[in-house]
Amino acid sequence: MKISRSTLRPTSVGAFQDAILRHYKRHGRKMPWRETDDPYCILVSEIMLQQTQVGRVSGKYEQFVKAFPDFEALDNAPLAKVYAVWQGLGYNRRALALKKIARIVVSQPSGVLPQTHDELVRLPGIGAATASSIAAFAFNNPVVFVETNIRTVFIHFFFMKKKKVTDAEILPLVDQCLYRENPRVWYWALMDYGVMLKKSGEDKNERSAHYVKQTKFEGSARQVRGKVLKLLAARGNIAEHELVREINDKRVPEIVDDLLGEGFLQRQRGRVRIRNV
DNA sequence: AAAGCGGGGCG
DNA sequence: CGCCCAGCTTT
Repeated sequence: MKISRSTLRPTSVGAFQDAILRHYKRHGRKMPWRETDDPYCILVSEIMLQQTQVGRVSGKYEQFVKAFPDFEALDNAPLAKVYAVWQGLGYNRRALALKKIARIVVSQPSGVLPQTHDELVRLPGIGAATASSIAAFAFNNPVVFVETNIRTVFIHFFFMKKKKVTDAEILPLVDQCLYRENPRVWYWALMDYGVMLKKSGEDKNERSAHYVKQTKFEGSARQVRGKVLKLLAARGNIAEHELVREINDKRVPEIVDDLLGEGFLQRQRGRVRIRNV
């Protein structure tokens, strides 16, 4: 089914929604965070899913919510323990962000996660896509947003040959097509359809104006950062010169400084460790 | 607008 | 091997 863009007649919207929802009924994926409506669990899943494939998140998610079942538990946990569970997921500042959010939530009188996009997007590590995802999946709000899978679906259906499609062009269509009876299911369905399109090779996101190829990881500073944190998670605390010797990379001192400044690490009598509290 | 940030899994 | 992933933050 193909639909011409710009002028979406109601019949076209209906047909589009039917196609997406029909696919979801037959091929919708099951995920642990789709079985709950606990905002904390949804938050954890959404942070983990940033730039990270579903298949790699499932196990970590289960471990994480078991080890830290709610905001209070996460707030009370040492960062080293949180990072130990996080290890291997990547983008480690997300673990820091979750800790910060836990502190903010338990410090508030309500003690619960805010429900609206505008409040959520002010929290650390939560941008437009994650705020909307939480609003949709935890609170079933009819928010309008784009992420990589949604982008794939709309480019596929509404921008057939066009190149450099911007999100600003996509968003009005997302709004018009939103299945308002059940935003939660609608966005699950859209994402699953996008994954299917990519797997079938029919469409990738190369026609998005926001498409960028990633830089090489091997040999990068990011890789060294990962090694530093991994070593510290395994060994507790290490003298800085020892760290330099073991990792054997010129950039280690500079990277340790960065990690200290970002709040990952702390110094302790000439040694460094993952930060307490 | 562009660059930095992880690391595993897939073809 | 290269490429991608339910993006965010800082410059």
